[in-house]
Amino acid sequence: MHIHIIDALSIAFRAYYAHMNHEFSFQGKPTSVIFGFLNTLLTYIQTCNVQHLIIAFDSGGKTIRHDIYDSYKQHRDAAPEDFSEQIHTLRRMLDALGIHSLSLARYEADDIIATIVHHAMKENIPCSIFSSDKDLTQLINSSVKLLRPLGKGADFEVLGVNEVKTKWGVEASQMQDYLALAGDASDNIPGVRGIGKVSAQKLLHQFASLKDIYQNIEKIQSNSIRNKLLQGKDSAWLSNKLVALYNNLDIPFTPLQWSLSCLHTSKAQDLFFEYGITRIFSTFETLQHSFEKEKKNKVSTSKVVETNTALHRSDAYKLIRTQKELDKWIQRITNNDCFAFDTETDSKNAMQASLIGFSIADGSGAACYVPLRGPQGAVFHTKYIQQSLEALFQNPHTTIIGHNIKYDIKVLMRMGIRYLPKKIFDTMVAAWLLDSTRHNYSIDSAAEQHLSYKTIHFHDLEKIVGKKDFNFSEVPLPQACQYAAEDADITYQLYKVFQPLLVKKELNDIFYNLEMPLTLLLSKMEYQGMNLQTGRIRMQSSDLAQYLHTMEKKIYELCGKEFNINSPRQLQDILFNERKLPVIKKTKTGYSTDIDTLRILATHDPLPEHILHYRMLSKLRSTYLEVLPNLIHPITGKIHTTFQQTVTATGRLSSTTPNLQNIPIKSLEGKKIRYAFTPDKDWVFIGADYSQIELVVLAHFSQDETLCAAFRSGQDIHTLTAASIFSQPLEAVSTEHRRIAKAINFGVIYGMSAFRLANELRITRKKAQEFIQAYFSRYSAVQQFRQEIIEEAHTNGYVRTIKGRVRPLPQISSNNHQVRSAQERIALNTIIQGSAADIIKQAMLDIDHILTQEGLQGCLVLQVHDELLAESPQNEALKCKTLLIQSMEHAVPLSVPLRVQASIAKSWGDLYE
DNA sequence: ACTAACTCGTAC
DNA sequence: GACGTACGAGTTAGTT
Repeated sequence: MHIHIIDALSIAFRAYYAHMNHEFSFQGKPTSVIFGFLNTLLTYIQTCNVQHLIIAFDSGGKTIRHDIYDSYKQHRDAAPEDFSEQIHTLRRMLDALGIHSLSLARYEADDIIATIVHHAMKENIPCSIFSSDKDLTQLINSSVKLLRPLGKGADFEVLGVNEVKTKWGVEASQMQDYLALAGDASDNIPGVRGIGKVSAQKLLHQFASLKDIYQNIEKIQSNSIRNKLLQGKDSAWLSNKLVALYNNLDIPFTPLQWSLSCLHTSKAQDLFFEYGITRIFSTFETLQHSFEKEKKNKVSTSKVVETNTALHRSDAYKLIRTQKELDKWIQRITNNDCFAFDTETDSKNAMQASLIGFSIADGSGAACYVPLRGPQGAVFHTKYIQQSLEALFQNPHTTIIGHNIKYDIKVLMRMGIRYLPKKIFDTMVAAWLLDSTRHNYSIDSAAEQHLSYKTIHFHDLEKIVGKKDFNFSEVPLPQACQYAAEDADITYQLYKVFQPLLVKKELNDIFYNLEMPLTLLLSKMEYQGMNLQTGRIRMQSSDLAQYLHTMEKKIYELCGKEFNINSPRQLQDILFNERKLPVIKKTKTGYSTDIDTLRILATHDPLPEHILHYRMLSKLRSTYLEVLPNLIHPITGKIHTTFQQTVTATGRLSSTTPNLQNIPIKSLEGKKIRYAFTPDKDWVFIGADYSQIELVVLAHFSQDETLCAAFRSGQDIHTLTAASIFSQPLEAVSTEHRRIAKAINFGVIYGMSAFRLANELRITRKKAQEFIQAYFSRYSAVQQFRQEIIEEAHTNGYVRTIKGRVRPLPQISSNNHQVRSAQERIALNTIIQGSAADIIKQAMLDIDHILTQEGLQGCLVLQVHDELLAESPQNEALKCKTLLIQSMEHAVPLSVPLRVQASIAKSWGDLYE
């Protein structure tokens, strides 16, 4: 690796002055700096074959050097306004491109550069600095070069150790003292009065440093120079201080992230076009493509190298082969207050996986792998492993660190391990909590992001085993140890990084008191599962298959030919070419045939109605009826969903295999599926759901009098909204008005636009705008709250929910109106949706806690955002129901009453009767 | 044969 | 030009 660091303002100023007398603007906005900088940047990247790039910016405003010397750089005029403006835009462009840049308040770009160089040298990574600033020469050494732009063209001058010596006659390491003596007019460094280049050079030839000079000042022969030095002593030391660079700034050193292979031009396109910078943009595009090609070509060769480098660490990872060795490790671990733990299994599905080995890391840098079986068969007796695992988890005060530890816990539960982790630290959840807007929280990507470390990927083991679908027990033990122990080791290291980060970002409370206990609870809920009456499902599916078949025939008959009804493309042809129906809206690739479109077309033609009906039933069959029976666990006979705790950006849970959070309820046919979900024999379901939790949260935050009063009255919220926006008494509200009010209430939660509301209600946009205005004039505090949130989002760059959960809004300051308003809507919605998620999560913990405390057998089985489903023996059901209501209503204190409705039934579907 | 993008529809 | 958050099925076009 070779890191290239660019001193942004040094390059930008050159561009500014170069084009000062030229007209350089687009639609009235000056662009000379942006254009010039990017142009230089591109040439630089291409001629120097730059792979890893970081751009350093001055923070602007007073710096730490002004504290030392108040006339520091005083002679320089303040940066002209059009310059600063362009720098701002430039930085946004770089961000959008995925080119990393850094700045730090009260420090200059030079200090950032010095810090990066400092880190890089520790890791033996060579650097090049691109800047015209002379101060930076002091950083030059055998692995650090300074590249200075020359003249008008794209030429650079490369300054290494030798070049500095010939040019200034001193060692690069002496440049700081050289400038302290000779001064630097361009930076207003005073130096020593009367000492210039020549004397400075002579002095530093004779003496090693400034300190050396003053300690041995009597050795200076020339009286005049000695006097000048004595007279200017203070000035010399001041200059020395001013020229000195700070190399210990608190900035991230993550060179892997600075790779240009992560360029993403698509995000930047709008911004570039906004400033008319099209030619440079297309050059970036070609650059991106070439990087992508290179990446692909590299994969096969580089992976081998990475694997090998990782294998060099083998001394730290211990393969455990005997009981004696394992006992020793357990002994040593049980005295720790925490350790990292990871399982190796034969399946991604925790409910089917069987344990093949496990690894432990205790933080000393050492880690071990305990194989239950390997290519040569069993290594340990299962009975002994069982005991060992129980010994590991016996102490309830030990924190078990894991990456996606819910998986490991479920495997342990299925093994019948009697002691399970009680205190946990899940590094995957921590990574998500710290930045919920990413999409990949795998241990591999976390290691790269937070530790700049490339792990052995599971995929890499294919080469070692020699086939694609292998069982982990087929991996030779030494390599299995490398892979497995590394995961535990990395997990521990991530813990070390995340622990202080959680404190710093004020996420400690939500992490330790909400998310971590929840991880344990979710393990239990998933393990518990739900019964599914497959007979009913299969019956419904086959009935539906038959019905769908007759519908198909009917549709073919109507169209005069057969086609694939499931293909939107083919349907488009029928509707818009053959039947000449009007196009309602377009998609990326053609004309839309979605539900709204078909409903409109149904007024012109009989076909769309049939398609609508067909689609609904076909959806039910393919997505639910044909899938659910296959997900029954062969041993438990139940459906075990997996809750994803680290997916949503708002803090909600999600659910997969199957997704039990989108089982139909609206249509009669769909609802039938819910009847097939049943509790165990002699047990019942208790369902409890919040009424309008999101609007309650909005009332709580906005303190809108009308809205709060509505919830205190306990009346139907949509009817009340209708009454206030249409200025009617409650009794006079028509169903039509209530429908409109309901749409507006939803709209508020999502940050509605008139356009969308008009679409939703099939009214003109003008009419929709009137409704919105009517709403906000009645609920003025809601509007004010929305405004406050947007301001908060702009100043912080993120928003927080009621429990302090963070949602970053990296694009909130975008100049692109669409991007910015999207972020503003997200800001509002996240506070509402995310706070609701916080509340129900807290309720779940409270419920689980009390159930255990009271010795009740009931347990939670499902969460659907604002609804909880519990299972209980019949005779405890009423107690359980009260418990659910109480805990849910009082999970988090709000200034507005939060109501819960609950019922008991023999199936999920029956709860809504 | 496998993948990724797209469209569509289900839930809250 | 899309009011928020998800998951997943099926089709189609592109790559191996």
